[in-house]
Amino acid sequence: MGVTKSDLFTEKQNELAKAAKVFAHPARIAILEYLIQSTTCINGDLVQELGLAQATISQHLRELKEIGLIKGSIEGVSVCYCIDPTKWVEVQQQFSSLFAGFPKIAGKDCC
Amino acid sequence: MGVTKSDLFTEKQNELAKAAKVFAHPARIAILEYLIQSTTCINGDLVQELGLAQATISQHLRELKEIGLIKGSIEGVSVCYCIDPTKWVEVQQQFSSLFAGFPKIAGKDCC
DNA sequence: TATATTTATCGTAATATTGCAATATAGTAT
DNA sequence: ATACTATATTGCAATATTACGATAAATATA
Repeated sequence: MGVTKSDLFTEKQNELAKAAKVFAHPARIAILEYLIQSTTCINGDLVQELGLAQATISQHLRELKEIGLIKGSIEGVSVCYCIDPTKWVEVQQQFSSLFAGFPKIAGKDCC
Repeated sequence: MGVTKSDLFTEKQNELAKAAKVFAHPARIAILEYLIQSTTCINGDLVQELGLAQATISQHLRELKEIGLIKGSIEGVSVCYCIDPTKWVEVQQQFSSLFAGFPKIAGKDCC
């Protein structure tokens, strides 16, 4: 069938899964890391940085933009992309709330 | 083509993407949350908890097991699953290291 | 031994993702 | 207007993921 049964899960579960999906490709990780390390907002010379075709980069940027992790503004002929701090923190907290749920008590190994 | 060009990216980027992929499905989030909240290790009455078929649950469990986030030990006729604390913390740090990379300086909005 | 019970695996269908060439769109400059 | 540059979109092929029925494997119980 190939279609996720979203109605079986909570809103939070579906949202976290959707956020995780954006991180589930090394190109998008690389794009985010590039945006982090470059102080100025950066456009599609990601094509140079990563070895992917322009169309492919554009597609990854759209996925990042669709979930709201990055935003872009037209800067002359090119587009300036950057991380959206608000969404960034929001997603960060979604993840850390999941991770924090497991209390790593020493020797609590059950199997 | 549909195949990820892993060789274009760093080992760390590929690893984080692979970890994220495991979180990129609400059923696996739900399984992890169930394992977190249940103090005792739990087997496949996840079939009851989630509304998915037994074969589907088993498949999700395998993906979680393959990356090392959970481990299972045979307990009579059933299998006892639980979170692997070591891997859990490892993945947690992989994520938080990415998130921490972006310094949310007030008003640093560039676009 | 025969019979449940529990979990894993196989096979398959439906859908999603990845990647790119080709093309479209939009701004800039000549 | 024409040419150039940067980015987005479309269409398509290759591959991956999701889900489940059917079946296998392993253990317990009568």
